Amino acid sequence: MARKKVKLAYIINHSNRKATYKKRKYGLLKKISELSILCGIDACAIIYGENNPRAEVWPSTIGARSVLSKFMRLPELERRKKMVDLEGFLTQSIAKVQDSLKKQMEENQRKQMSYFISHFIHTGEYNPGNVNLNDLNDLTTIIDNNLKEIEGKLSSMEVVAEEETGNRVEPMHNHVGVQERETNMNYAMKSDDEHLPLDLPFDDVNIDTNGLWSI
Amino acid sequence: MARKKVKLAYIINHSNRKATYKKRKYGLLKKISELSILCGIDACAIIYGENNPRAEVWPSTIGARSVLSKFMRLPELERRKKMVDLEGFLTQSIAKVQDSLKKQMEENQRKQMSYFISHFIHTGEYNPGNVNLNDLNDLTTIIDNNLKEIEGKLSSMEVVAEEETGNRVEPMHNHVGVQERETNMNYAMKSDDEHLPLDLPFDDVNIDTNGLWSI
DNA sequence: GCAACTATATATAACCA
DNA sequence: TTGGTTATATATAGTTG
Repeated sequence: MARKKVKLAYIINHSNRKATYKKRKYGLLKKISELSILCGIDACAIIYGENNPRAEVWPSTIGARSVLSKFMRLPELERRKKMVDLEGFLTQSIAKVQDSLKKQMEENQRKQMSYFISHFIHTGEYNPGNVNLNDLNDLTTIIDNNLKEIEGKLSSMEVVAEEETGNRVEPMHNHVGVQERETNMNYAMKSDDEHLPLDLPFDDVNIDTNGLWSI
Repeated sequence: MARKKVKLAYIINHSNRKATYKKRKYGLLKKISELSILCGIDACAIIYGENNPRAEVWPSTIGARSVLSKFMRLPELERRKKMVDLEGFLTQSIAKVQDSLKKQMEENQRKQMSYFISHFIHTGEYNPGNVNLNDLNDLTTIIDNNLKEIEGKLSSMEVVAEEETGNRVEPMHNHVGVQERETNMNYAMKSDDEHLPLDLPFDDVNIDTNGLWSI
């Protein structure tokens, strides 16, 4: 702000709003980059401007996705009674962490898959009630990817139909239990300390949380 | 910066770095909130400080996840030749958009599931090769959720084992094709315009993209 | 380690070409 | 609209309890 202390409220005038947006977006990115560099922390920015349904991503889509993957996993960690040892999470090389996540994910997926298959085979119906759809929005991309892959594989693969199968699929009772333990295996206990939300609002900032947010 | 023009480089001294981090984090959040309010855009911040493996999230985990879900879907949209109509994407009520995403997701999942089931039934093996594991890191949370749900359902459900099943599951060839079309059905064509990465670096900022980033 | 306090560096609202 | 310029509001490095 300069020349006048602007009052913190939605700028009605379209031109002004756009101009301000542009200037401040630049300023914000600069600040973020400075913070990243000065303090050596990982950072990315995702900005949905007006009339721009596609977000602007910085420093790159790849970088942002890496960071966000880490975040998307957070709520679950919280739910698991904050058992993660952050020290390790941050200091281990990312590759290592991702590797272990990958392994765990494979395991989880295998088990989930087994259950669905079992359920499908036994009842003959696909039951989406088992899936929490609210948490699955971000799955869309992934599933689309998979469909692409599947499409590719199918075109180079003969699926031989068989009328029956002798395969027996076990229900998941103990698998789930085991999974529970394995999931936390690599982590040390960590005591609680609150961390969200940050202490807001600022001095004269009155935040309207109506609606979503981005950056 | 004040009292001295600080040189833009990692602050070696631990105390200084932490102090700077704290001050600047506050400043950054303030800036973000201002931008949100002044320009009416959705915004969230996710910050991984040093020694803090659990991100600080603003304005809330829920808000951030909503925003990020939108983002996580982006790369796919790009891949789909930028066919999204952003106007609609932003102006439609979030609920509406999420609803359609949800429907699409259900459909995708159903089809993917069908393929896996088919493959499993015919070959008797779970083939993780169909899944792109790099893109699936963010799945972990979701899968864990599902396992929780499954666990719950199982404890109140009797799975009756059957030795055989007459169910025939068709492979997915045309389903995939159909899905492809349906996915884009609700979107208008949109011409290209570049949007990432943003024009960086700033004047004297020399960004080291080695490693990941966050905020 | 932390808050408060400056002195300065930066960001940016209003203006204008 | 887009891009400078300038006057002012803010952010913050360094310093002090």
